[in-house]
Amino acid sequence: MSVRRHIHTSGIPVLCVHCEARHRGVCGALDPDNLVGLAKTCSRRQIESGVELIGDAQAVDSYSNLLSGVVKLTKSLSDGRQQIVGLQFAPHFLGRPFKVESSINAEAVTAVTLCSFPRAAVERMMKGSPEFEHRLLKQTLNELDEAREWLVTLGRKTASEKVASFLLMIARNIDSSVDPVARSASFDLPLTRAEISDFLGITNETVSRQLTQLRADGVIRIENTRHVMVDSMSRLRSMAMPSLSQKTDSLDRL
Amino acid sequence: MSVRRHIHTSGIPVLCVHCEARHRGVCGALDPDNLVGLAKTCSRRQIESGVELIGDAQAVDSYSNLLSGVVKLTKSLSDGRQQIVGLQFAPHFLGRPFKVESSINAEAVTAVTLCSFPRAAVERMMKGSPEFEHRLLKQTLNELDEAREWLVTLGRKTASEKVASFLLMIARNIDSSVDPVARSASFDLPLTRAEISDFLGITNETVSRQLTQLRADGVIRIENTRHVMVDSMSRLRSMAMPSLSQKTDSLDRL
DNA sequence: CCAAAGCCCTGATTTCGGTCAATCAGCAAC
DNA sequence: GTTGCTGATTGACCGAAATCAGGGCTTTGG
Repeated sequence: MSVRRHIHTSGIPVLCVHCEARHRGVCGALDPDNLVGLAKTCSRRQIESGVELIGDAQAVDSYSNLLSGVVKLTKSLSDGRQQIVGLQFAPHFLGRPFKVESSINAEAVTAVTLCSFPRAAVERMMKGSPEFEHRLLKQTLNELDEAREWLVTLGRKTASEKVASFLLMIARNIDSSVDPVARSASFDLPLTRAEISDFLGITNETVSRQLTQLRADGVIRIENTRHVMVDSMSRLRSMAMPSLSQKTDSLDRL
Repeated sequence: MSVRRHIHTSGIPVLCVHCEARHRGVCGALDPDNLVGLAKTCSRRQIESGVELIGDAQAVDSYSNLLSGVVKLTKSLSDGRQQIVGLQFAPHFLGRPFKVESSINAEAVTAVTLCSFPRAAVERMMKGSPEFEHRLLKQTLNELDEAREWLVTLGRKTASEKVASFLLMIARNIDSSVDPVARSASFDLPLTRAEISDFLGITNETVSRQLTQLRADGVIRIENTRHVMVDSMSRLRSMAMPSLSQKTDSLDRL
């Protein structure tokens, strides 16, 4: 149908022409033919904050590109304790290849736009296009690096260092001024205090206290509990206690 | 030379014939031709406990298959705090593709056998053999799953749960009786108390206390500080507080 | 309007695990 | 033998963060 016929830009489906996933995501690996094939099976969806993406019927059997918004991945213990094991920002490829059942839950923490594909279509694409799998490998290696960075944070940092590290990570990912060595930054927190605490392995009370402390120290200002303005990125960085190695790391992430 | 000529087993280099990496590791992805090509460039090395693998000159520019022994990956903060972010058992492919500088250190924690390749040879192999990259993707996804499992442990478990979880993980990986639902197990700890504490984000004193507690409870016995006999795997499992999801997970790991 | 529910902040108290310190066993060097 | 070193264990004490509790603000819905 229309997806296939509207070919003006050297054979790229209209849906994909301005899509971030084609520029910075996995779809960049695909040539126009593959893109057309995949685009035929895709469906764009708007999802509101708080909706489960994996584990409910709709998405368990599909892969998606995250086109906008933020998704959290969580794991839970049987007694209710919860840990956020990943935060994903656009454009990110969602879904766990080669595994039927995942012990991980995914939930939209902001309004989210997805471009979803049937499981089978993506797996065919992976078989057919080495470059596609190559991108996936790169993304997975980056996720692994990030997870290991958080292992250090969870295992060896104090509460205040954890909160500072968290703010830096958010700033890196959703501040409008993308400069990694900026002097100041400003962004909306995608997570509630309780979610931040589940990310950092502390309680929401402790998160609250540490944010208050940072405000008292003049490092940040907060408006409407969600909007954070970092007045001194350098002080925030020093509070996050970055290792020397971490410093080099943050520069070539992304 | 000899590697190329000694072809008796349908073209497989002698070095590789009985190699675990060909059976359960990434080399299984290679056909005889590729295997011969790679084997020409490889060098087997014995490395003793305590030796740095990455960061010193010898290995920074190479990839390796871990054929025997255990390797720890660590990250450090500038003030000396350290966190183990990965433990790798044979047969595992070591090395971080697509990145010149890694902020991670690797060190042999037991005697180790490596089969090392020049960086360029492996990267050529990755380009040429999609199946090779596929295996690498699978391994990386498994590592990511494990890292996320440890995020839960570090962020949300108590000291005793951490130690119990650690023992279970070690048992899974190096117990002779590979049965995942065994009633008992027995193995040598590859890590010192201090290293275990760096793995779990606690102090070595706490590790020691938790181990004595487990001994007092009759869950384990310890000989020579390194050899652990788990008398009741079920009690150990319940002390690790596995989530329901974790249980399904441990079964299809590997 | 008021009520109820979330989310956030703050204070008081408790506790788990960290810190500091002593002791001991094993082992290598002299 | 002694000395010294490293790793493990145990105890006494302390402190950072958890727990418990109260109260404020906003939103939703009667």
